[in-house]
Amino acid sequence: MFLTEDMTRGLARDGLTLSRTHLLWVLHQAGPSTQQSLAAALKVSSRNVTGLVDGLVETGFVTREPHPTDRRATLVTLTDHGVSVMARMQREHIEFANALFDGLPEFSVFAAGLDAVLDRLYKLAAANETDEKNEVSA
Amino acid sequence: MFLTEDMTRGLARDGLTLSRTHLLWVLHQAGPSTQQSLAAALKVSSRNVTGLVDGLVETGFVTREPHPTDRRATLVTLTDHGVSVMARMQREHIEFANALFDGLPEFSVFAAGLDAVLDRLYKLAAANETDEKNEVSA
DNA sequence: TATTGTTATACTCTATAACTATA
DNA sequence: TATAGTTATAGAGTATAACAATA
Repeated sequence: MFLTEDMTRGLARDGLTLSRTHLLWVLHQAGPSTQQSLAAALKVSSRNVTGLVDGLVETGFVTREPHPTDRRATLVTLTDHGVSVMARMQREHIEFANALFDGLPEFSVFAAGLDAVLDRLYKLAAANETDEKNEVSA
Repeated sequence: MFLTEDMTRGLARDGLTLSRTHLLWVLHQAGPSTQQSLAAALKVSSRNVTGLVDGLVETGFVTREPHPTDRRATLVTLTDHGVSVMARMQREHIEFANALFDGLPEFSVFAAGLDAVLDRLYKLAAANETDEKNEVSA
């Protein structure tokens, strides 16, 4: 759709999609969660969460653990891999997100504006990643 | 995904989705276009454009017209309805898009930032639409 | 040969509704 | 009865690959 292009390219590096990343993000903030609470947080149907979690289990980002007191529920939990990817993602984006809104260009239209914001966001993200790589290799 | 919720709600009023609106937007800017050029502008596959145009033809926003000189190609063209919806969309958003970036809050993280920007964008859009309705009924 | 758009196929994200197991 | 998560079904958006018509 509109703006996923650069975004998806970045996430694909980790084998992630936008929706799955959003779920991981919520999980990273909230800790182990039931699918119901994820559905509420993401504002999607519980059926949808089933599918997202299926995908994330397959790709090793989360596991389904039994809920300690409610045998109907499962606790979706980040794996070590999931934790480390989310930690890196947070680290990478915490800096440039603020820079994004310095000296913003003027926007005149809806769609163009949206694209421009996200363009900027992901160009900064890319620049940020490049910097980090340089630091590592330095 | 991430941020389509409020957006989709607004567009659904017109029987549109995000992707179809993006195509209409490009068409509104560029005038009648081949599907190839739309695919390039939207950065999606031509197969995808076929599907988007199919949907927009069904719902009366565009027509497929023969290309005057190349019989392989079609010219996707806005209907009167398509023109009027895009004109209104441009009118409604031209004002608030600038307001969006006055006094922006600080963003600390990637996902939260994205959500917050778009939250703000669509709240302003909603407020804008309410204002217009008030003007009409006044 | 190359290009335009289609059909064939497949995957992700999304939804509602019916169902199972549990509370 | 109500809730958590599943299966069943459906539709939109996306992709690649094979193909037909035309350039």
